[in-house]
Amino acid sequence: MNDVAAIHVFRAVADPTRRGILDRLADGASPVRALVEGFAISQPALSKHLRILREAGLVAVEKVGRERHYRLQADGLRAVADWVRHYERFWTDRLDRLGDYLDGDE
Amino acid sequence: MNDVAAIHVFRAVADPTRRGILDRLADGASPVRALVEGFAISQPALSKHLRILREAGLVAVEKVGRERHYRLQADGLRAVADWVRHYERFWTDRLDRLGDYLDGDE
DNA sequence: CCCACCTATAACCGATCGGTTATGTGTTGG
DNA sequence: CCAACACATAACCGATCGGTTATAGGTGGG
Repeated sequence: MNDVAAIHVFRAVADPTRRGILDRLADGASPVRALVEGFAISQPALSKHLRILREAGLVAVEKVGRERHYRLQADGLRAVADWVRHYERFWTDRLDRLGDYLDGDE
Repeated sequence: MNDVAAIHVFRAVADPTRRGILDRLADGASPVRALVEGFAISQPALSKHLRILREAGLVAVEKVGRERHYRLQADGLRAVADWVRHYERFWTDRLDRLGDYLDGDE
């Protein structure tokens, strides 16, 4: 749907804090208040990261009372998965050639 | 071996020009002179991108006469592939649920 | 030998990044 | 009703990014 988001996905996951946020959300949705505990940054800084992740289509928000519950939208990472898959042959090929001499793979 | 490089890999692939360079090198090694043709940037700009890709361990250089031949070192992308694989279950699970309880492990 | 070629680096520039503090906006409990 | 809470946004700051032009350094051909 939002194809423009895919353009921003690579930039979104380039930051280690944002990857940490995604990792945290992989365990389940969370309000901002709980999220900010896990990172040594201020709440506004976290909110800016969340905005970037939102605009990249990697997270979704749901208003619950006065909280905003963020949850992972991992299918936005398909753009990354599809991209990197093109290069997978470069190390699986090498593994195959190695397999000519050694019978086991990794 | 170079584990520090993995830290920089995500940032290296965040730039569309650098992903273009990797894509170009997937077709085979190339001197800088030939590479610069494919991009609407100056030669020094390209050299700076190549330095970043080098430091991320994604390309390797070989001196051939007065040229420097760059080739892809795609196994550096394993860090990205491994990272994104953790999230793959989020969309494969959803696909599985359409069928039955086919349980995929890691 | 030396000049032209190939590439890297230096120096600089505007834009963007990731952080801060201050403030605005909406919501809920007492 | 209103004060405190939860979060987003604004305004600002130094650092880094991605680009440029200028130049240095190494190599090979005439």
